[in-house]
Amino acid sequence: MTGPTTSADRRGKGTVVDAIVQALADDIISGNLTPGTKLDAQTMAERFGVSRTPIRETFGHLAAMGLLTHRPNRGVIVATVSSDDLSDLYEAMAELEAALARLAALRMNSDQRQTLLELHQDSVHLVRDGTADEYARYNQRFHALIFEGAHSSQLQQLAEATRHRLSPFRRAQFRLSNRVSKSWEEHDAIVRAILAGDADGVARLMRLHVQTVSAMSAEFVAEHQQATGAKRKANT
Amino acid sequence: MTGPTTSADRRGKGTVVDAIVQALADDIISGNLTPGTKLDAQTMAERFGVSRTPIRETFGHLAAMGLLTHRPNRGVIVATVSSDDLSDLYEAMAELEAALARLAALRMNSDQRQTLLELHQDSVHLVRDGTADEYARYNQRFHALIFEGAHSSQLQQLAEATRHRLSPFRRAQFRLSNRVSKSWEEHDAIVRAILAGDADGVARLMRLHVQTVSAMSAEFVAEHQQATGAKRKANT
DNA sequence: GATGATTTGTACGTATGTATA
DNA sequence: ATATACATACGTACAAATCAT
Repeated sequence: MTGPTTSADRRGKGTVVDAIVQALADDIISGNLTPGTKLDAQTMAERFGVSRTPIRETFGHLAAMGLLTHRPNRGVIVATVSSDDLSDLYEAMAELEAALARLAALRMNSDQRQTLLELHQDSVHLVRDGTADEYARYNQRFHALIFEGAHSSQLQQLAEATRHRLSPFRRAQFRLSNRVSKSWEEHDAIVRAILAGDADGVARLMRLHVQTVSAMSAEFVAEHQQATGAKRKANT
Repeated sequence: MTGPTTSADRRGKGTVVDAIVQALADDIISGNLTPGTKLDAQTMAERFGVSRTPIRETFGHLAAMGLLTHRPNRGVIVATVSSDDLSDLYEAMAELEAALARLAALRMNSDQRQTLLELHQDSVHLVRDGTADEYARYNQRFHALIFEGAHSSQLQQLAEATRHRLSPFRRAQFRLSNRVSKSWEEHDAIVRAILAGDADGVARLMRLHVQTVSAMSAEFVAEHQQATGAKRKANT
């Protein structure tokens, strides 16, 4: 009996592939899977109790997200992000966010300005009393509001994709010394510029803000280099 | 025997999926497949002499590239680019090119500046004597040189991907009235600003340049709507 | 290097869900 | 509202490429 009935309980929910994409993305982003590790479909299939077909599809999605690198006929490996790649990605992020902030200064409606201001002001207590996670959540919303305020969905999509790729590296920066209070001050200047409609000013401020994050990330990665293992030149 | 002989000639190259992705992307970009056309895996499988599995994967890649739209349980269709989407894409293009031009003004080395200047000056005769195709080729190289001069590979990749998506719409704009001479003048100002190292100035000029192209494209598309659009009823 | 083992890539079948007649 | 047709999602089978010996 080739019973394709598949023992997998069909949990009336979303697809198996999506669930595995999430799980593997988490593993990679959390650093649980170090860059360069080879993933083979067979093992993953067993680990998740499915066949190789959905695993292959999963690999495709993750490769499209830049988390895996696909080598024809040779399987996939966890993508290696060199420190050059990293600063390059941050530079793209800085320019994208600067462009979005500029547009936001020109286009945000009054509701959006109000919401941004409230979010930012309400967060002031996090600087002293909040956890790194709480601040990270506020930070996420802050940038998301600006993205939306730009009313430029293509640019927004590019920025979100880039932000997503960087998330593993941005993760822990708020644990650094007094990064939180500096970050909040930078946000403060950005909010003021947006409310004042100062398009060029806010672009400059946002670019600097992201560059600062980039430097913090690089510092953090350098400190934790032995853990990530990407210290060697690797390929390219 | 169900003849798994796989008639497909294995052209010692990469994977079948990659080849089909290329082929279909070309068909879509060249306008050979009109937006809204439904593609079903079965037919494509027959057309390319493969089974549905690689076709499925191909659809996934093309959807990720924005060339196909995936409607849950209703198959995929060639992505329809509404005129809103179009101006959105152009806006993203404008911001990306502006950012790259800004960086190019700051970072181009003297060889690159020299090459850009020569290309641009040598092209002056195309304004009066060249064909639209010749000018388009020069135009392509002009922008490519600026991309390279920015030394920012991630941003460059994003810009190239966006440029690629827009290519079907940018295609014929140089046939419009005196678009060529206006375009050349805009390029001229851009070259001067880059050579002068005027980062903010060139960003502004480039943004305006792409916005102009956007307006031309919209005009052209509006004029030719009957040709690209409803000529074939297709299946909807 | 050749050869067998491992693993990727592709073919194809079928159960289940979703839309449409 | 029911039936039919179709798309999706996943399984298994086998061919071809890579790798380890």
